[in-house]
Amino acid sequence: MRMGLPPIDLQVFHENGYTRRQCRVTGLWFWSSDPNRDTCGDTEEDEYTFIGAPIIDGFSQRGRELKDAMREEFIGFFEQREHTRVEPYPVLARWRDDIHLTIASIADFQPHVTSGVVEPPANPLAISQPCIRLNDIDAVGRSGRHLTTFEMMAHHVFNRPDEGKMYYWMEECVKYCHDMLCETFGIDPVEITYVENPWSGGGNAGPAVEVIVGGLELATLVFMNLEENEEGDVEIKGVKYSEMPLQIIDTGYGLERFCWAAAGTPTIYEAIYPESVSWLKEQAGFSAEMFEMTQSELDSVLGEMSRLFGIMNIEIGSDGDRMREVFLSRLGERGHTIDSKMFTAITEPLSKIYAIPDHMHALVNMLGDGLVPSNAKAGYLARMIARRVLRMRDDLGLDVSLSDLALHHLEVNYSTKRMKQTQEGLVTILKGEEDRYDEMLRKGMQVVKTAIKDIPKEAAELPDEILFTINDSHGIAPDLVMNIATELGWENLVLRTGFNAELAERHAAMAKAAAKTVSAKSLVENLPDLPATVTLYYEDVSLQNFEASVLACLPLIGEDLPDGATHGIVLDRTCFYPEGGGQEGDYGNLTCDSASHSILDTRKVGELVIHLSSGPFEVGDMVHGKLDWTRRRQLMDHHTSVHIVGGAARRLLGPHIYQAGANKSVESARLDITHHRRLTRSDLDQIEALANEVVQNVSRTEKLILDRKDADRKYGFDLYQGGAPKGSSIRILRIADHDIQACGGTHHDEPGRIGQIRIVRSNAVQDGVERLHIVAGQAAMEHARTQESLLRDASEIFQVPVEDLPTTANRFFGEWKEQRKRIEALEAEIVRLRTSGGGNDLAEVDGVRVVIMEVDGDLKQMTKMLKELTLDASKPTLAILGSREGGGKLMIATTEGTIASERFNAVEILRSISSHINGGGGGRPTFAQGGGSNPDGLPAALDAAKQLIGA
RNA sequence: GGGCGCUUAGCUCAGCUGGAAGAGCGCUUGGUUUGCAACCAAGCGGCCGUGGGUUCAAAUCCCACAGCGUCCA
Repeated sequence: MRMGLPPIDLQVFHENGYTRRQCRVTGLWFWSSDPNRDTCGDTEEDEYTFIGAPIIDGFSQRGRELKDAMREEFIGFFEQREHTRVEPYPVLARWRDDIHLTIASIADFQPHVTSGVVEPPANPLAISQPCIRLNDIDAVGRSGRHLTTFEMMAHHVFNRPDEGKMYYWMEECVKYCHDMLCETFGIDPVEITYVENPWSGGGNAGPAVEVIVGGLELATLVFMNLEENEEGDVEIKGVKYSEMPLQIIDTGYGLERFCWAAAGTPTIYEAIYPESVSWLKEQAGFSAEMFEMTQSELDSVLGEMSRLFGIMNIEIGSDGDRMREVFLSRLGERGHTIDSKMFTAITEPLSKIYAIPDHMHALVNMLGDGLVPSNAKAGYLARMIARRVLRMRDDLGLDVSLSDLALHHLEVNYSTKRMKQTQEGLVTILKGEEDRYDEMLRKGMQVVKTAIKDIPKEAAELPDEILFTINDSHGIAPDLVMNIATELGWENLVLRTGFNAELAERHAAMAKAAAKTVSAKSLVENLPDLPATVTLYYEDVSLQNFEASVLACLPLIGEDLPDGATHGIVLDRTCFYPEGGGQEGDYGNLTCDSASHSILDTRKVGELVIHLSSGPFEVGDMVHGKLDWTRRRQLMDHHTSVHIVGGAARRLLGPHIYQAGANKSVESARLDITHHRRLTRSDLDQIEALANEVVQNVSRTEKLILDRKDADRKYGFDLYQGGAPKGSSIRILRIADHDIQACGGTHHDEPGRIGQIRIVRSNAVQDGVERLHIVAGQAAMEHARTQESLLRDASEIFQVPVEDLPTTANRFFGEWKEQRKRIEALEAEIVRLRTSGGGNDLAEVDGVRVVIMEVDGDLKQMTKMLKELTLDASKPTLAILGSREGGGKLMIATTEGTIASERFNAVEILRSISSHINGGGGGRPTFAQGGGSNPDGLPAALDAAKQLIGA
């Protein structure tokens, strides 16, 4: 057993005069050629040395041009050394289902290349991969170096020593890095430290070297050669690892950091987004005069701040107040006396000016790849970024729209070459986002107003619950609530210190509680090791009968089974399609000499197809299988239709249309597509029309099996609409140029066999995702029949022809409303007549008019009668009404504010008499009502009332 | 995938410790005014999202569904 990893000791270090030592601050071991260096370079004591003094020579460009030049220099270096250039992948990691965004260059090759299943596109390779990471989004703009989106330049190697494929390892890797830094970029070797810092994550681990120059980490070189293994002989951080057959070099060089080191600007943002920063400063009126300084004074302060930023490790949740104090005192030591207020006045707007271009870059990256903003999943991340930008824009008081910002960004900072979305589409989507943001603010104002209306105006704090609820339910952040409340007149309100941190903690706790995963239940126990089932359904999709031998028969377990299914049958070959890719499993039956059983569903476990049978077979039985062809054919109709409809939607609505899910059953099919607004019936009609054109005009579908890396290269990642497939070869369905997708389902060879496609309706499954309900073939016919029968039934009820149904229904509804109104008016008239009469029901007790009578009507009518009787203050009245409706009702009221209400309590009277009708009730002292279940007791109840009050 | 919230007049929303459906804007009519804006008075306009349940009684409480919003994975 080895504890940890051995020291890294390379020829390249010795040749260049480097020696190994331990960092005084972090305790990490590092290599340096500077005899005086006793820190590793990335500590609280190491300032940035390149601010105002670039350590990379020869790059006078800024912004996009600087990035382009830097990227070319990097990739060119490796191209000259036998590396193949690989074009970057999208920032939306659609080939993976575990992450939404591409967070590193190695993510491009996970999981299939890194697990060894799929060959890399080239080996060794060099790439500059745009990445998005939102973990440190709060630090962006504040720290001077954090970005949400950046390019990770990298050279990757996938070695297979056991197969004799060893390209290069640590020695060569570090040498490449060192040569590039010193020769190509002209960095003084004394400035470079190589820090040994083992890496682990995601079940893998290995030695790693951090490359630090001028206080800035420029690159990390990871040598991934270990995988988690309980039997392993290497232990890192309490986890055991063993060496793995595939040994990967995973490097990461921060393109933007290289640019910054070459520019020497106060922050990274000025190096890569210079025009945007100055444009935004101008728009926001940010200038030295604001702070009563000269420009050079301000520049000097900002430069000093930047150098300090390098050692101020600004992370989420750090104590802002303490940080600020330390910061100000250090500034003071360097001759810049600034008070806390001035510091805030400078850094607050500046941090927003810096963050906006970064956020816009991330947003354009995401939307450019065809992402549609949403309230869930990856789309939510785009919305969150858009809203942060809008908020910062409002705080800065900028008079520009979100799409203005985007257009500026595209023009100045972006290379639109790689954009899949059109500029027009981008603008439309961003306008929609801004409208939605405005609406949220408008609603939020109302919500805040309602929530705090009972809080005293002089209150200093709001209850936590109010702030939590408003944030979580309405999207208004606590500090924005404070702004709104202050505007509304609650001027003493302040946000409790640390509240935002508590909010984040609360969310983290909630996420943790929700993180319990549901493990998939197995279908059978102890599945023996059998050869993969030979699948007959691809070769001939219309094959309905086959002969096979039984390899296994196992009792079925678990809950998710069809009624009557008892055994799982494994055959050597089958034409039964197992449930997968949204297509349901096949039904049918299996027969042998001694038995015949129904197959009630078909599923897949690993490489084995399991037939869910209504009874057992003997292992070794030769069986005849027969498919329920009507069902299969309908499933094929629906599955092929889904591809056709998806293609039609993409052609009509735009490149952002992506399949977010699909289901194909016998009755109908569902297709979820990403789109930024609700679809109208007219949209659906157009898609339906185009889909049916395809059905008629495309004579044959094309089915290909391609190697994964060829498929990726030839068709791109739009192939994986149905989710990321496993394995190295990929089955592809191509319907002319209309739709090309990776798909493991069964499809018609001739689209014409479908007959017709109808899009029945659509609904929103989440914001930004629309669900289309599709019927095709026979199901379309049946759907039409059902609809017609509904219409016939309805027209029979109204006794009108089907064509007249809408007008007739409209007329009936109108008349119903009119008549209801008339009834109400007539009831009111009856009330007037009943109550203005009097006679036997009238009595007088102590100067109070007493009315006791039995009436017809429900509580509503009785209420009106009581109103008539007791409203007139000049005639103090006690009214007791009873009705036999609904088990008996009683209502009692007195004229408010008169001797009637002083003398009598309606509730008490009600309580004492309601027993006669077996009931209860309640209300106010001047207005009580109740009911019971014995209408025949009503006269007795009224008599009891007369007795009680002495009438 | 999980949490929370909303759905009431044409529009924006109150009402939701169960007990007579409300406000503002808009609309109609009348008044005031040279006219407009404004103002005054009266009036019209509600399956209180749908379907169940609890209760003597539900806009109000409970459950399901639908539509919408929002926070977090």
